[in-house]
Amino acid sequence: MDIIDHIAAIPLFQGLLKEYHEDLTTIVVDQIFRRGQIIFSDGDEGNGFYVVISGRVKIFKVSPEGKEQILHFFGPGELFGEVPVFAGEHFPAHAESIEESRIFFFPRDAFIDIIRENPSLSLSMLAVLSRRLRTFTMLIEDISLKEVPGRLSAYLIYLSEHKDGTDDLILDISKGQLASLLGTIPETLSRILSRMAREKLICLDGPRCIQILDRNGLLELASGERRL
Amino acid sequence: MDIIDHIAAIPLFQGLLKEYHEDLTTIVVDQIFRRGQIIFSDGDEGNGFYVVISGRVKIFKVSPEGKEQILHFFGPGELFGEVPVFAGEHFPAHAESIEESRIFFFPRDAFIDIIRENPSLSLSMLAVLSRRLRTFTMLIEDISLKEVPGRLSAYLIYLSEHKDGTDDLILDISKGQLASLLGTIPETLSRILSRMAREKLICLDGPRCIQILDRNGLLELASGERRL
DNA sequence: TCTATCCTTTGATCTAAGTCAAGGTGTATC
DNA sequence: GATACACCTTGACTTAGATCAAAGGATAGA
Repeated sequence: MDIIDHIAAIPLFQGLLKEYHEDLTTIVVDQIFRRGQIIFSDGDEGNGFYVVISGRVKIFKVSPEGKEQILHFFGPGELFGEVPVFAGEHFPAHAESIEESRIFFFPRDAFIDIIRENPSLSLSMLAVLSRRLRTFTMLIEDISLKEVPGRLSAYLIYLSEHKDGTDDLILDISKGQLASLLGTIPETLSRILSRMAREKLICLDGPRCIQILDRNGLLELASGERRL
Repeated sequence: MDIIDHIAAIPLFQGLLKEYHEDLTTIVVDQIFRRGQIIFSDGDEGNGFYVVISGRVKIFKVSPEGKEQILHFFGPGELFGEVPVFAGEHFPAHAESIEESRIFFFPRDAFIDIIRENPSLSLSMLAVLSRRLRTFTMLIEDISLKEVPGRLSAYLIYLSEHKDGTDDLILDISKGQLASLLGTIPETLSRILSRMAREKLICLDGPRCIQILDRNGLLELASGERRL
């Protein structure tokens, strides 16, 4: 598969004329990152943005004591690292490839030129950023206003509705990473999972498998109507 | 002062030709909200965005138990409620006028038409959203990875650098609202303020006045090098 | 000035969740 | 199959911060 095909397959660039896809091939930087490799660090200067072609990337913050808060996971077709492109300054968080990943990098200036000529591209970009704001709003709400069981329930419901489409969930990340996404630590997550299993809300079958037994119960936990 | 002058003074619309300012006057809805009045609620359908002309607005989430997390305060010249314009769906949070405010509302469709013809406007909008993402990233980091004294210190430093420009700070919000912005409650904030005063980091002079005595100490608290 | 209301502070108590430490389980490697 | 290592779980303990309750202050309207 050619570079231009990958570019044409990126949702952000749908609706862009082929000639612009061709322009993009001339500016793109095609990179492979190994598992665990840092793509950029919090505070680095950013002069372009990234798109995941294959693999997976996590965006996160780290406290001085080493606690990690994951902000996003991004997979194929998703972009990241765009904040400094439009707002200037530095990356506001770290990006790490959590598996072997192919990443396209688009340098800022050439991209801005293309956006100037393509209102549809800027509207797509505005949509991407707006969705991200929505996600962040939910994350802040979760961390600040819900307890860990509520956040976990919300995540399980989300998984079953948007990913697996069934009540038998396969976690695509380790429990340690899930803890960090939920703003807690593995020990706490582990305890809450077993409490939820004891209460017959879920059933833990094997390492990364969770079965939802009582979807309503989870919804009540997530909304705060009920406590564990 | 005429509506068009207010529009020309909005930072987002700088760099836009006068004819577009005139177009905007034909679509704008000029509204006054009293102190405490709700502008929109979490979940409402949004078909336009708002700009503060005068007064002040808070954007916030509420938990089922009534605890509030403030996401932003916006003052003159700043826009809010733009997420549904580009991402569709509903407002992700509540907006309330915390003092008598004059607000301009710009309906979605007419605005999108103007953006299509004005790359500079879309770049400005992208910059606004990107800055907002950066703010959210910092808020998530604060709530998730710092303790309350660290968040408070960061806020005081921010105030002294971006608002007052001196070590004698005048809070422009009540302490209760500040607590909610920091993701805590008034009692906790009050205790921490007095502890910081006891440690000679700050001096509390009168209701909304705080004097910074030890800026370095605050910076250490904010970065987590030091604990209260 | 008096009174009602709101905001703030302080104290006593409780609890969710973090820390520390020790095992356990699974998977990959030699 | 045995060794290693990363991941996960469980237990005992600690703690930041929330909750509950009550009392000061400030502010504004009558």
